[in-house]
Amino acid sequence: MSGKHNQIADILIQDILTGHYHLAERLPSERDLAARYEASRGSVREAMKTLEQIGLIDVQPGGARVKDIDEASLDVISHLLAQGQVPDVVLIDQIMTVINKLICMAAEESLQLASNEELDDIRTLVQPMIEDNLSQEQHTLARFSVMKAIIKSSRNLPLRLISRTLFEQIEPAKTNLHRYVVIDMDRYRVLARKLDKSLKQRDLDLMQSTYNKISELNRDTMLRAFKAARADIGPEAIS
Amino acid sequence: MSGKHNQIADILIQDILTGHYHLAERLPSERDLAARYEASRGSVREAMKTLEQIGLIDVQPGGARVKDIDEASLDVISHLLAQGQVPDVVLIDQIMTVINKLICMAAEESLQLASNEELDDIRTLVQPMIEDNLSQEQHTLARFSVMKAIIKSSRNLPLRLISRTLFEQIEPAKTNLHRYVVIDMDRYRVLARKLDKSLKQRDLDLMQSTYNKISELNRDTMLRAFKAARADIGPEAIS
DNA sequence: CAGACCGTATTGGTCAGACCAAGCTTCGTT
DNA sequence: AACGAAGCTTGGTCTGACCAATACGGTCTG
Repeated sequence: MSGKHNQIADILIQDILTGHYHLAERLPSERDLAARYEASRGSVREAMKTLEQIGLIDVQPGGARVKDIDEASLDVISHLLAQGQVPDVVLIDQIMTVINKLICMAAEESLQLASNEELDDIRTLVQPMIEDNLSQEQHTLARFSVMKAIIKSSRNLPLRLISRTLFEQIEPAKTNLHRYVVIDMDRYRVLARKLDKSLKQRDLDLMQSTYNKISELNRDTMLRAFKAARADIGPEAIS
Repeated sequence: MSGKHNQIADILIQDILTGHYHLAERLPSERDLAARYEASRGSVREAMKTLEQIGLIDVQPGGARVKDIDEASLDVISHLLAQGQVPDVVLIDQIMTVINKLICMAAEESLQLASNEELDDIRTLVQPMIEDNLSQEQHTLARFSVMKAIIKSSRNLPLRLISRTLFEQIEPAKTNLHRYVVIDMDRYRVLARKLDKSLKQRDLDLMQSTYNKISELNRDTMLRAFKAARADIGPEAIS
């Protein structure tokens, strides 16, 4: 991310997340930070505004104080994942778990309300995973396209916003791990067929059970990628 | 919300949400806005930063442009609900639907992993709804306390963050509607007993089915409150 | 010695005016 | 009509200043 206030914000975010400043501690004054990072107070103020809206700090006349991470916005997650050389497996797993449930919610709604055209659009996205011989990259892209399409077909605005935000949070970590991922296309193919069938017949039970299985498979794939990454880079523990 | 930049931000947010500026349209320049609202450019810049992080606008050298609401952050919701005299029923309903699913997720995890103390803490919060004769206000407070406690007992950080944010979004609308709410304590009492039992016996199925029923009841209560509010204030259609 | 009180230094909030580089407009050229 | 260059507008950053709210240290009091 370019721009001076973005750089400053990134530094401060990482400092807070790594515990450099601890809970309820006062950050240095805007003037001090400006001097330290050779920036104007205005730029520092913009950075502070960013931290404030991510929910990491609370800024009042008198000083800015570090908040509990449980009071933060969803946007912290990408920064949490950006720590260390390898992203946090547990956190990514949690995100995928939530996304899976949200997909099931969206599916429940879409299979009842969506038009045939909408469902056909999703089926079109599923097809490549059944018929084509995709590269790993293409396959990953295809899987995410399907998930996003299902979410997007929902009329539930909060659901769409949450899901989109979550996808954005994993994006950087995903590309980081990409080279370690090994995909079992055949197992995915079987599930893709079921998914297609459930879309065609508007079979909710089949769709949800299929997506739970896909979710399991995704999880396996990810865990193996993490193991590979750890083995490659070195066994660092990320608390 | 006090503070000049907050006021400016609120005005601009409402202007965008009500369609005063439409998609991809350029907002007036920071200098123009500063003149219009009798503020310095710095204050306007801070307001713009807010809008940018809510995801309503995209600001680049050349101008700030309105983005699609589907690209916004979860925080738009409170502003969406703040439009008009009566909040949007559909939207609140969608939020409650999502929260319900998230609670079921959290429950699934907690009943397996949480300590007896944690579960007992939640049961303590449920008790008043069974035994005590609560006022409407107290009852509402109690219901939300239980929901928040279940969520908080989850080890899933994204889930906690999402839920907390959602609760924050409804908060203002909740207090607005408060005077129109009529609560059927007896029906809640029955469900509260089942909830307590499910917590005591770590019975996931019972807990989830109970919470689905509670969710239904919440929904009924809310819909009636809306009807009352509409009848009271007048039949305005909010698109 | 502990705790309440008060004044001063510090901090964020706002303002004004200035410069630069990246977009946007407009107009002239081909 | 299509294209390109000049000029203008816009956001990004900087400097330096003033105000009001807060924090902090010292003082006074019990």
